[in-house]
Order: sequence, then structure tokens, then C-alpha cells
Amino acid sequence: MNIDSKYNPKAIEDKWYAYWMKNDFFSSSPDERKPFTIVIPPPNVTGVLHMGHMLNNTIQDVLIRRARMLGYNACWVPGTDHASIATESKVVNQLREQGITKADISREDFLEHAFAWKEKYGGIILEQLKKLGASCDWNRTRFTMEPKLSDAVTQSFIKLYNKGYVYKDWKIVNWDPKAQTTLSNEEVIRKEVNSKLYYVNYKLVDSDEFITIATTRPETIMGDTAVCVHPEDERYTHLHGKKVIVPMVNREVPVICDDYIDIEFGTGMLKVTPAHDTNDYEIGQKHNLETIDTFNDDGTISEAAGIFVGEDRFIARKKVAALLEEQGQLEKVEDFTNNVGYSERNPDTVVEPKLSLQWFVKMDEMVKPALEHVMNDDIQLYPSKFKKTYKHWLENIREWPISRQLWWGQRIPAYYYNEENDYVIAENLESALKLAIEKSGNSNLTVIDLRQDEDVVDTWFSSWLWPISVFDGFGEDKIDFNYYYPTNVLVTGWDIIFFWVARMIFAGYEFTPEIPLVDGSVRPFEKQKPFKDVYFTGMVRDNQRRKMSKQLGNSPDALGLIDQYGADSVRFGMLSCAAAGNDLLFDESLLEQGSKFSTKIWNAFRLVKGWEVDESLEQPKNAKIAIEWFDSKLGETLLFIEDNFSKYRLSDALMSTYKLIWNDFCSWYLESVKPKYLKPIDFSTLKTTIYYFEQLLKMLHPFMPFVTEELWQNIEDRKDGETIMLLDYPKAGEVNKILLEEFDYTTTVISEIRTFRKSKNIVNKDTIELMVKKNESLNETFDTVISHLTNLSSLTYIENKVEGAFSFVVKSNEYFIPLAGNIDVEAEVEKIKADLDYAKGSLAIVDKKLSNERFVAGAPEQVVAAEKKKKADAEAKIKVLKEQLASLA
RNA sequence: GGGCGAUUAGCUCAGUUGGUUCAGAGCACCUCGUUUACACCGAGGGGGUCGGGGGUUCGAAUCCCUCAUCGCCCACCA
Repeated sequence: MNIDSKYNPKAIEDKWYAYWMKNDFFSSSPDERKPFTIVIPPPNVTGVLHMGHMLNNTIQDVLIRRARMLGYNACWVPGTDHASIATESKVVNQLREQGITKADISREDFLEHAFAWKEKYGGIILEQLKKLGASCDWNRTRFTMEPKLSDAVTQSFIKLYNKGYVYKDWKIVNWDPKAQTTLSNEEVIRKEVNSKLYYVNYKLVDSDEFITIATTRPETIMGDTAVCVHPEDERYTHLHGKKVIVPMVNREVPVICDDYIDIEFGTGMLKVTPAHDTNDYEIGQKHNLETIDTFNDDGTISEAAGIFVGEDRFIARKKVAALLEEQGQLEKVEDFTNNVGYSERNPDTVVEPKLSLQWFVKMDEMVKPALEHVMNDDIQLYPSKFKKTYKHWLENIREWPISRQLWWGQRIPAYYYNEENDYVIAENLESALKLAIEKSGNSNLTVIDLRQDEDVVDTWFSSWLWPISVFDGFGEDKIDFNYYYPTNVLVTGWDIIFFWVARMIFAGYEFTPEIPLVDGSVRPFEKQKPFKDVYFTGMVRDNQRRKMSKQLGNSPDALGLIDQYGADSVRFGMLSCAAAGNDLLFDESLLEQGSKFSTKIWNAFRLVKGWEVDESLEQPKNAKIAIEWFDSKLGETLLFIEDNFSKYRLSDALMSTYKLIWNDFCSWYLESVKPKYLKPIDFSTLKTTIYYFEQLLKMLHPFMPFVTEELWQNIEDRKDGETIMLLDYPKAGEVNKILLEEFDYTTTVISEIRTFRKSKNIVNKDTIELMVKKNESLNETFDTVISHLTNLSSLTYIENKVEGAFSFVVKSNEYFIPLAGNIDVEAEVEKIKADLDYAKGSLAIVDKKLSNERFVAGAPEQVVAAEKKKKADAEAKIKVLKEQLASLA
């Protein structure tokens, strides 16, 4: 047997992935088994694998592989999201490099470019997931903008419109002047910035008096249509009913009163610009003010402003300030900190509140079941602290602006049929025409008269259907949908709880009640939800707790890591620092730990593989008892791991497996059964050891699929088409707790002997004698293990103390190792005294408790009994130690 | 401004209904060791008054109050 002592993942991982694919092990179709379903959070179609994806998909793969081994029909649906705004801006940038702007080309031409881009770069990320070992059913790969999924979007839009949930209205919306589209509140990132508060003087009409108003946005002055004070602000009572002159543009506007005003802020006066601020708009509505939109869509000053036309808003701000200063109307400028909204997709772009005609979805009804079924744990969030966040958001939800002024996405199915922009909502042109004729009464209408709305819907208005639409829930054939839906678990980052998770829950309760079950019966509540559990992963940060970002350059190259360490090690590293819901501090040293672990198992394999078997040999006692013990240890760990999985504590489950393999199996079990150098092993022990090895590989397989497949394939002869990934996951046998305790006792004895050997520089080659004065019961069967692991020449039981021997006490049993030379009496006395002090200390604590009447009366029986046992143990030990001291004196 | 959460060993974190097993794990660190699967290893070891203070209780890392520090989310104060 000549195997390299290091494990090399490179050569192995691609081989086994190809093998799994060739054998179609990942694919799933409905059958009589119970399904276990996960839909991937679809990454952006043009995205590339980053650390977050690796974490996320490793977790999903662990869950799906384990479910598959537990006998479920495991189905993990992959796919990509068209990511409307993100992809469109990438395409726009690409076109710009070719000297083309969106305005130069038609919608059709643009989409052609966009699809070409998608063909070229789309789905790269899915190939990268394969490197990670993801066992997705690739035959089911979906794309949010493919025809069927787009149909689902249209259908859902129509349903909501017919229900009165979707409507079109003028509102102040968040406007991204760079992408030139509306954004939802969730797409606006608020950041605290240092800005200035400008105090501007407004002259009163027919008076020389000036009033001073504080504003952070002087560039909107040209759109002012009123000045507002608090009705009870006595400073300004004299202004009621007066008019003031807007600086620079010299427009006369009224002074109005509204209790919205905060008297304390600034000068207690507000300039009202209804077109450019949500509150101002509301005040404007209330007081019938004129609305003057002084901005163009790209954030420059519009004709309506009269001055600084065409200037960028931030340049205009400076110029306005300068002009006011020049005109003596700038009282002062103060430093000021406020929150400014930035576009999530264009992080350098300040979002502009803008009055605009947009499509909205009413949320108040949809929220109800979604709130109820999360609060009562029909849908369980892990960790559960997100329930509160979720509740808070749902209770304060507002309408959802869904129209986007983009081309890449599903177009809004509204068709205008006259000059007044009256419209119908329909799934296609044909039915739109029918509806339009019906609605208008004009039978002369033709398709040429119909104009479809130019806007597309928010990306999330398609991805909220994902768990339904990937199984064609809106299609004709409901077999897959009814088999796989609801899915079992959603694994995603907590940052998209509102964008996506909550909205999928809305969609589940909104759209699936109308989809009957296979037998035609009505879908019950518990089958409406999109998933049973939601596992929120944390954000991946660097080891200084900073977010991974391109600017900082602290985001490692994901594929580079896989290349360098192997997918198994990367998976190990990601998982071992990933407690659910906690942000994780990524550290490359964890990947090294993963590599070391692979190598450790690899070497255990080399050991077992290298044993020569002698079938005539009887099984030695040390092996026999070690096997009995390991059986219980394995069972105990399996139960623990099962519990970990049930709570999505994957890093704990991995750590338990790690310790079981490294400490229990390698350090204790293998060392206990290992034959002496160059000696053969008996057949029974070898078989059992291989059996345990396989059990361990199976347990580890969901975490580290490649190395486990490689070793499983090689530990015994396998046929083509066999795989570890479809074997049954190990089941816990009976756990013998007493045996486990006895083994712990044994390891304590062994440690004592090892310490002794070390202190006396007695190498393991040289045998030593051990004598035991048994003062309380112990399992003597384990003596063979002690003897095997510490190389004893003899282990004998004695009645009396051995004079002049090295000694130690475990529980109250006394162990002696006779020495040829002199023992260091002083050192022995010191050691015993230390032990004695410790034992006396614990006795004192126990005594104090037991002498407390209220403790004895109040504590549960088993707690008192345990204390009594501790007392007896301590007393026994003290007695023994005292005797030892006496014998040394 | 509203809400949520955290503070346990050098680091990252467990610690479920207060009580055998409660002060733990992994890594890091220190000492010794290349002997026969593995130096990507083995054996052994040190290290925390559980953020501070108060309270409830026979008993508190755990429950309550309070203070401090830190983080996050939401929000239209110009």
C-alpha cells in the first residue's frame, strides 16, 4: 500500500462531480416517497459567485444531501433571476462603451442586446455552483424571465388588478435619476451624511420685513409654492394670511399654517415644495397648493425652475447658495447631519422624491395571513428573533410601487386605447382588444390603437412567485406543483427578508388557494405557504468584522479558494463559522482546518487500508470492548446531530461530526483496536472498523461530499453506478450510557499514565507495571484497552498499598506504578495535597448545600440525590488521599 | 425618533424549561515528542469573579430592574 500521506482534492472533485452528473443522481421527479424541496434563491443571471453564495448554497446542499440520504425525494431547484435594474444597468454600461445610449435604440433592439448579454454571461454562476458540489436538479433550471415564468407574472398582475389590489396613481415616489426609474422604499438605502443647513431670507410682500427659513435643499427653492408655520407659533402669528416672495424667482406665495411643523426645528418655518418632498406634497394637497416640478428625470434643473436650467442638482445647490449670498438673502450656513437616501443599485446616486404616475399594489389585505402564519409558527423562522422584525415591518407596511421605467423585465399588461389613456389589463394584445372594445363601446378599435404600458414590473414582483412558478403553479399541469409545494426550507440572507421572503409568503397565501390539490379538493392553509422553514444566514464579513466589498478588496475570490483548498475545505470553513443568523467572520484559516480534516480522514483510511488480515486470529478483548463503546458513542453523537439539524444548527452538527471522527474514532477507537506494529488484524475487527468508517463517511458526506465519496469508493470494491450519496444515513442504535461513563473513566486512567510517563521520560516502547487497589467498582474489561494504549507489562489488582511507587487516584480507586529508582516523595506529597484540597473544597460546597434545610426541602429530589452522591464520592476520595499522605509521611 | 439584539477564555461562539453533566467547544497559545496512519500529527498544559451594580430565589451565565458599551433594522423632521 503506497498512498501519499496528503489528500489532494484537485484531481478528485471534478471526477466525482462528473460521475454524479453522468448517473443523474441529482434529478428528482414525483414518486411515492415524501418530497424534500428547496428552491434556490435565484442569483442574478449575470452574477458571479461570491462568498455569500458559497455560504448559502453550501447550507442548501448540506440539507438536501442529508434529506436524500434520509430517504426523501430530494429536489433542489436551481435558477437565475433576471434582476431587472441590475442587469439593465450592466447592459447600458456595455452599450455606452460602444458609444450607444438607450435613447439611440428601440426597445426591441435593446432587448436583443440584453438577451445576447444574458446568453453570454448568464448562468456562469450556476456552473460555479457545480464546483462547490451543489447537488441541484439541473434539469429543472429556471429563469425568471423565461416565457412560463413571465406568464405567471402577467397572470398574477391581472388577478391582483381584478381584485382591486393593483392600481395606478400619482404619488411621490423614490426616483433614481441615474437609472431613471422608480424605486420601492426597500431599494433605497438611507445613509447619514454631513450636509449643510442653509438659512434663507424670504421677503414679505408689501413690507421690508424678511423671514428666515432653514433648508437643506436650496436648489428646490424655485419650486416653492408656500411657506408654512405652526398655527400656534406666537412668533409668527403676524404672518398669517400674508404672502412672501420666493427668492431668485420672485414668485409670491402664501404663508400657511399646519401643525405638521416642528416649532423647535430651524426657525420653525418650512418652505413648501410639493413636487420634491413627501411631506410637502401632503401639505400641498391639503392646502391646494400649486405643484411645480423643477427637476428633469435625470436630476437636472428643468425649464419650470426658470433659472439654472439644465444644471445638475448638486451643482445647482452650490450655485443657488452663491446667488443667494450675492443677493444678501443667505443669512447663514450651518453644518448639519441628516439621512439621505441612495439607490441600492446605484449606490452613489441620491434618490430624489418625485411626483409621478405609477402602478402600486395595496398590501394591507395581503399582509394579514402572512403575518398570522408566521406568528403562529406555521412558517418558522430560524433564528426566531426575525419574527419580531418581520412583524414590525408587516404592521407598518405601505403600498408597493411596482412599475419600473426600464426595459429589461416583464412589461406591465396594461393597454391604452385612447388619447385619455384609458386602459384595460389583459394577458395579451388579442384579449386586450376585446376588453377595450367592450369598455369603450368603440367597435372600430383595432390592435393598432392599443399601446402597451412602457414600464416593466419590479424584479421582486416576479421573484415573489418563484416557489410557485418554478413548479408551474400558474400553468396547466399541476402535478409537480402539488408534489413539491410547499417547499421545506428557504435558505437566504436576512438582508432580503422584506424584499423577498415576506413577499413570497404574501404570494403563497394570495395565489395558491385557487390551485386545487391533485384530487380536486380545496387547498388547505398548510399547503398554501411557500415553505415550512426559513433559515436566515448571516452576512459574510472579514475577520475584522467589515463587510466584504470590492472597494476594500477584502472579498476573497470564491473560485480561487475552491481551487486552492478544494470545495470540501471551503464548505467546511464556511459552515464552521456559520451559526444561524449570526454574521460570520470569514477567515481563511478555517479553510486550512478543513484541509487538515480531509487529510486526517485520508490518513485514517490509509491506516485501515494498510492492515493485513489474519482470519485465524480471534478478536482481542481490547478491540471487542472498544467496538462496544464506539457503538454507543456513535449513537450518542447521531442523536445529538439529529437535534442540531432539527434546529438548523449546522455548524454544531459539523463540529460534532468533526470531533467524533477526529477524537473518538481516530484518537481513541482506532488506537484501541490497532494491532501492534507489523501484526495482522483479525477479520471481525477489520470488518467492523470498515463498517464504522463507512458510517462516519456517510455522516460527513452532506458536509464534505467529495472526500467522502472518494474514500467510500476506495475502502471496498464498488461497482460503477454505486455512490455514497444515495446510501441510507446512519441511524442511532441503543446508547449505553454506563459504558460511555466507564470509557471516560478509562481515558482518565490512560491520561494519568501518559502524564506519568512523560514526567519520568519513559518512552512508550518501554513497558511499565500497573497495580490497582480497587475501592469502588470499575469495569475491568477496559483494562485491556488501558494496557494496549499504555504498553503495560502487567495490570494487577492488589489489596494493599504499594510503598515507594508512583501513584494516582481516579474516583476513589488507587493506581500504583512501581519504580526502579526512587520516587520524589516531596513531589508526590505536593500532588496529593493539591488533590486533597480540591476534594475538600467540593465537599465543603456540597455540605453547605445539604445543610441548608430550604435546599433539601425546595430542590427536586434528583438534584438532592445528586448532591448526596457528590458528597459520598468526595468523602471516599478524601479518605483515600489521606491514607496516601499518611503512608508517605 | 421607534424597534430589535448583543456583551461568556487571546479570537469566534455554545450554554434549551434557573439545579447531576455548568463555567464549555473549536481555533490560537505554552511544554514535550519525529514511535510504527497522519508534524496538515501525537501527548500534556495554562487561561474566564459569564460587561458593571442591584434585586427575586434554598440556588442565577440563565429571570427582573438599572447603568455602560457595541451592533443592526425601520422612519418623511425641513
